[in-house]
Amino acid sequence: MVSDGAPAGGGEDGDRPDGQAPGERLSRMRHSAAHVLAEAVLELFPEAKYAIGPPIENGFYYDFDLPRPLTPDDLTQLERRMRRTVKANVPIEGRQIPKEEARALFSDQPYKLELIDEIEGETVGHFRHAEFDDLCRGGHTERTGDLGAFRLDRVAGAYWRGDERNAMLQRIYGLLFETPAELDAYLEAREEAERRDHRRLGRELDLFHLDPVSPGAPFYHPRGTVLYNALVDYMRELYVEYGYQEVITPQLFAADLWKTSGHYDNFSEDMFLFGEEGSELGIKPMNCPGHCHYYRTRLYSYRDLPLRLAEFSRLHRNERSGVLSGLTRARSFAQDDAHIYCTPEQFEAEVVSVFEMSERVYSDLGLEDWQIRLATMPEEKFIGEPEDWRRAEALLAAAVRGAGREFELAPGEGAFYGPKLEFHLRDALGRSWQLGTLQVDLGMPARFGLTYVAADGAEHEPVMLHRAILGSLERFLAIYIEHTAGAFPLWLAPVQAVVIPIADRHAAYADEVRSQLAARRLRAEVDGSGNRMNAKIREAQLQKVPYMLVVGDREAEARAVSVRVRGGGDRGALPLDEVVARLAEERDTRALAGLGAAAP
RNA sequence: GCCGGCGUAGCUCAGUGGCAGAGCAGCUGUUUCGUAAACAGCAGGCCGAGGGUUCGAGUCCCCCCGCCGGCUCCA
Repeated sequence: MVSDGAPAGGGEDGDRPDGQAPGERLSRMRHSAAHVLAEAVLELFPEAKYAIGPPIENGFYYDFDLPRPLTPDDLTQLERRMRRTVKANVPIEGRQIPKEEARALFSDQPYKLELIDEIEGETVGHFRHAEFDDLCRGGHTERTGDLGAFRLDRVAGAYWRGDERNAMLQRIYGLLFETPAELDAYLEAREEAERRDHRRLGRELDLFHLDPVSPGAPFYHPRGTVLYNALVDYMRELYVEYGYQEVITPQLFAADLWKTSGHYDNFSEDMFLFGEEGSELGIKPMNCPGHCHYYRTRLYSYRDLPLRLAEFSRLHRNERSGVLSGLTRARSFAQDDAHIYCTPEQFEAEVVSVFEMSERVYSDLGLEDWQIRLATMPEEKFIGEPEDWRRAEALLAAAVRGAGREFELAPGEGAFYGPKLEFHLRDALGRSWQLGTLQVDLGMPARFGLTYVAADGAEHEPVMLHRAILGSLERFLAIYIEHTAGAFPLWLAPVQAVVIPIADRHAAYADEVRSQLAARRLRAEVDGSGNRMNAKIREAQLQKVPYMLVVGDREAEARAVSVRVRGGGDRGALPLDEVVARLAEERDTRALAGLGAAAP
């Protein structure tokens, strides 16, 4: 239902059922619904311990410690009880009470007591409706009747306070919108997302599959490999333009290298390490240490910088089993990775150049809606000095502003080696994803002893940047497949045209059409099945092939093809030469839509 | 890793203790067709792996693996 027929990135009405920060009123409704849910749970399980229940995007949740796992039937019954409370429409009353009173009120509620102890000041918020009491800072509707349209959605495990050393609680998620129409729209959008799920389309379009023989590592099928390589080739073209040099460095390094880089101490949980002490090896989870090691193979003048090293090697990270998820979270992946070594004077220009290149890439791919986040020093695992972090963070912030853009702050979310900018893109379904990143490295140049000789004749340490624009190719493909619903622009489509002979006697001409296309490096196939034309067209449509070229008696006679555009219908017969030229042109300009048609 | 759910043909799914099924896809034959599914026939299974209960297990129990949704983490 979410059409990608509109020009990419445009035509949004800004009124999405998801993705937007909930308004104040909506937030109150969601928060109150959480209280009403907790009341229902306590009715059903008087011995339940309740923890916290905030409003969230699309709804609300509440965490409970319960005597048994919840079932779908429980949710139905809880929802029924909630609706009873809505119907009763009782007031929700809030006030401040002394901590002592609160401790008495929640004397058998350990999670609430823990929260009371941590709240500053002498009083805490207390909210009550009917017989239900909660510890709460407020933000509620006046009465329980004003909860809009809601539905209990699912149960999931969640650690108390998000810390895995704590008890695992049961979290009940609910959906809530102001009107039933908005709730329905959200549910419909979710169904559309399921239809577009990259794992499903990966199978349907024969792009890739994930296999238990290597969890988290994709098998790219021939068509998926074409897509993957088309993206890499595209980035390579830009590398020529933007002055990057591609390298290929080893997959496997001695533990010494990981100790030098800091990965051994800060990232080893996520690494595949093996071998005896003294001859221990690690498969690379990132390219940076290899690039730093390469840097040391010669001496650099300031005139040699910036040095921009790119690499598409496959990387491996030993992700915890529970977090793998299709291509968005894989153990084996590749990035459009590069490291830039420059002088402090060149820093800002390099950041701006990365911005320009990113804008170009996202725009070529039809992804126009993106934001920047600045992720700062983590609280625990980091290397270097805090003042260096602050300085680097300020430089990044200044560079963003210098490029005329805004950013959102993400405190404590930096990499262990430095602060980073993250590029977040919104897809056709309104969901936000992190793709690219630009990171300052505060540790590695010193750890590897990297230097260059400056104009003053002395050795200085270069500034090191990490950057990726697509991020991981795997994650990018997942997002892009879902964004386009598999209807890729011609330049990326694994099969760019299917030639459809109407009857067997047209096979020879069909093959000639295919050869003509192939001669211009256009990826075309002939549908030589015994199916009727209608079935061949249906098959090509389902495979999201951009062009269907129908050939029968008339076309063979006139050296023409009848063009059908994916999403655009029958365009009538055109001379073969002209069609070949127009398709090649559409590919070379990386057009997002073809032959004047709306995008698929 | 933790909590919950799920694993039956290539795909989507029926099958709640008694002979493993359907649709689509595949193969063969007939049809040679003008813009989203021609017709007929055939074949297709370690019911995720291992162990147990039972006269008998796809079905019940245990354990492992994988997947899905969360938590946590992250490209």
